Amino acid sequence: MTLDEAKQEFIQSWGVLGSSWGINKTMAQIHALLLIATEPQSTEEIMSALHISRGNANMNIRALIDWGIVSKTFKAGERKEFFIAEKDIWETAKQVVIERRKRELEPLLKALKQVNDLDDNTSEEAKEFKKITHQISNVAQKTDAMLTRLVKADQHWFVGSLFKFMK
Amino acid sequence: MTLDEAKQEFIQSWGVLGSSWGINKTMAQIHALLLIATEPQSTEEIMSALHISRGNANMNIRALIDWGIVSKTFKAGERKEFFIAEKDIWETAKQVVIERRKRELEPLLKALKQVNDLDDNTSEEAKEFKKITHQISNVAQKTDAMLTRLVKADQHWFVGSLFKFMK
DNA sequence: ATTTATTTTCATTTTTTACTGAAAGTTTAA
DNA sequence: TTAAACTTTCAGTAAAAAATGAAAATAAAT
Repeated sequence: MTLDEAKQEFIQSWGVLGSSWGINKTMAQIHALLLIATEPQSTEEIMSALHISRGNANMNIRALIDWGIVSKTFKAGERKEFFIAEKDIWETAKQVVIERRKRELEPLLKALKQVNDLDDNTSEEAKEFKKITHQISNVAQKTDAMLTRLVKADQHWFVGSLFKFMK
Repeated sequence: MTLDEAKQEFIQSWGVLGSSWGINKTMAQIHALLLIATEPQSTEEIMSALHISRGNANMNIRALIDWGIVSKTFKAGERKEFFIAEKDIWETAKQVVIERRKRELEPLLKALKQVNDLDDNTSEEAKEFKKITHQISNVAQKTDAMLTRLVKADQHWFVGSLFKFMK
């Protein structure tokens, strides 16, 4: 396998993985491209590498910046923007965890809280309902707490101690 | 808020959450419906509760069964199938972890392995590429190992010890 | 064996999501 | 201050995903 074939393969696989995580394919592919690029890439370069339009490139680059895993840079003498991905995968994973926690766990906890504010507290049905929603709240809160700590933790601590502990 | 409103709200929220995890809205809603149902539900009941067609109901019920978080039952004297969801949320979460690991992590590791089998081992570009893909393999393998243990672990051990440890 | 109840499949339609490209907006430099 | 270089927006279009409904398949009862 040549380097170019390998790069293509990697970009494709990253796109597929992204899709099953609610991240659109192009966004994941741009991320992959920037991960393996040796130089910061311009919008033009991204467009031609992935055969996508300017609008598409722009929107997805912005989204990656919003997620905090890609950033802008400039090159001396050049007027346009160039983009680079955070190359430390642990940092990237952490950032994704932070964002998803904010975007998903928080709204879920809010909805569960609202839903638990019931008039009916006596019927069998209401009891069953509260039992399940409480259980979910419980899991969600504990997951939330775990992620909060995980994200604050040092990467080496995580890979080292946690695994030793879990043996 | 009445019980019916709360149920509706819960089903909707679960649908939204599912969507951002690559699970289609209807599948998540059927799951929600079964989670809070006091009785096993028939296809008919699911169809009318969610205003969906027979085909749609059938396909998504099957998918939930495939994921191992919903199962079939029968009622005495009744000919048709009824469905129930696993009501222990930790069990459900575990099952989802098992399935996603199988469906996503395994293909990713396979793709990464393939991609690392490169002709070029000398160029700067090839080095950069291998560096990133190795890093990703590393994270993926460690995540894989962690999930494997997590899934084998007892729920009480997990919520108890892990959190104490993480303080 | 035939009818009836029930489940599954799948070609078609609908809905949702993603993408394009050109126009509008912005920034920089001469 | 205007023109060139570049970025952003967004209405329209294309592609992908999900849903429908009716027909085919299966299973159970008479």
